[in-house]
Amino acid sequence: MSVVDAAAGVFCREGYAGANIDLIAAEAGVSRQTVYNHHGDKEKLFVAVVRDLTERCNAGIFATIATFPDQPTDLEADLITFAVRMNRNCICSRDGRFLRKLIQAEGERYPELFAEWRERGPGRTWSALAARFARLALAGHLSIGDPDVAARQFLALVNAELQITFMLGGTPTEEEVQHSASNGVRTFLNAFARKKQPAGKQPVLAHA
Amino acid sequence: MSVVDAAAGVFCREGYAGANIDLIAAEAGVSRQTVYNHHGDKEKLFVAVVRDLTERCNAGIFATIATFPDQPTDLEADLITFAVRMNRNCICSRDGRFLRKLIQAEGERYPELFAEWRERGPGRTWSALAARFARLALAGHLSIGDPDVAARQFLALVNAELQITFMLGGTPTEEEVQHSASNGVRTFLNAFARKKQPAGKQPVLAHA
DNA sequence: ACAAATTTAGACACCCTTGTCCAATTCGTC
DNA sequence: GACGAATTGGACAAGGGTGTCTAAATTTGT
Repeated sequence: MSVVDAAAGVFCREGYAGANIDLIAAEAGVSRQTVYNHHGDKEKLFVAVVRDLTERCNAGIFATIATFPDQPTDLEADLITFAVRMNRNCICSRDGRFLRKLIQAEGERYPELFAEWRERGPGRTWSALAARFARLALAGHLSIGDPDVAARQFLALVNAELQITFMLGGTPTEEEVQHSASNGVRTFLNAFARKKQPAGKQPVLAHA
Repeated sequence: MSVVDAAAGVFCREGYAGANIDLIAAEAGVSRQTVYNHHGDKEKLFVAVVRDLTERCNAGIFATIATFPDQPTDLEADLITFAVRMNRNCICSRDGRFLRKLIQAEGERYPELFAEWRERGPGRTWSALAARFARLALAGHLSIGDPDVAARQFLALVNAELQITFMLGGTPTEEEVQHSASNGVRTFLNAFARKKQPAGKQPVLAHA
């Protein structure tokens, strides 16, 4: 296990102040001196950990967004699959949980570092997801007012049942992830699936 | 400012390990010895802080739930008002933000303490809210399958736009709270408002 | 006003952590 | 096998934090 990986675990478990370089070195299987040789000091190591987690998480999130069902066969099933993949691979993963906890615990102490995360992570994620939902709406599968709002609400809904587990640092079971995603997507589609409207008000849809 | 109030602030800002008794004493305006006289040691003080926050937050949440619109005149407007009150008074309040952060940061270190919080807080909150939604459904205002799921999704939706701000420890503006609540309630009602057709899965219109 | 209880400031021992230095050892590569 | 680079363990100083103690000052109750 690399030094930054071990450091990520210890920083998460103990907090920045409580993290102990000797323990990080021990968990990484190297001597303390090697930690200092590689990363300078505790603060630089912490920054390296956050950057590493941010980069890996973002990569995973964008890889997952690339699997968004642009041409769904069964919209509900496809969205559930997508939501489960997002939750399992990005939100519940080791990296995802660690990054979230570090941001919550130490975000205020490193404004520039976490501003960078915010803009490159959630900022782009939401935009990308909103674009996919907008496309689904344009293709006539959904009826969406503001795609950005819909994207945020989609993520909020499919995570609704996992909040408490996340709060306490736990990892939801596969069943919980499935359950939360299914319930979330069902409600999402109840809200945003194209509705039958009064005959005169039926919007004209582009056939593309 | 009391010792526990000062301690809550310092524990939140600095984390448990980073919190410094001298600083807590200074912020509370007492001597360090008085802190030790009152609370024994750092760990006991921390437990006292969490218990205090939990109790006050729970009281606030139940007081707010008591204002749930059981006989709505304008369901959308009434639910938005309720959601704003919940967010402003319980979720965004000093106590709410502090308790959330302490749970996230130190929850794993004190399992029994936070198990207690979980059962007395979110556990009862969700039940109480679910009961209110069930009553609204019975009165014909909503079409709800599982009231527990609806309650969790309601809370998730009205908070959807505030997540990032919470992550970084910030306090949303009144406008942001209003905006998030309005969007969340609109989607919630789109999903759960009583439909003409019998409750059930709505067919997704595939525009072939 | 007086006595008891509380609070205070300061000093103190003890422990832990960070970060540096260095000599010995191991590793990688030719 | 040999040589340079990296790693290791251990010692070390400096700093900071916890928790205790004590004598003086202050508040409180009567």
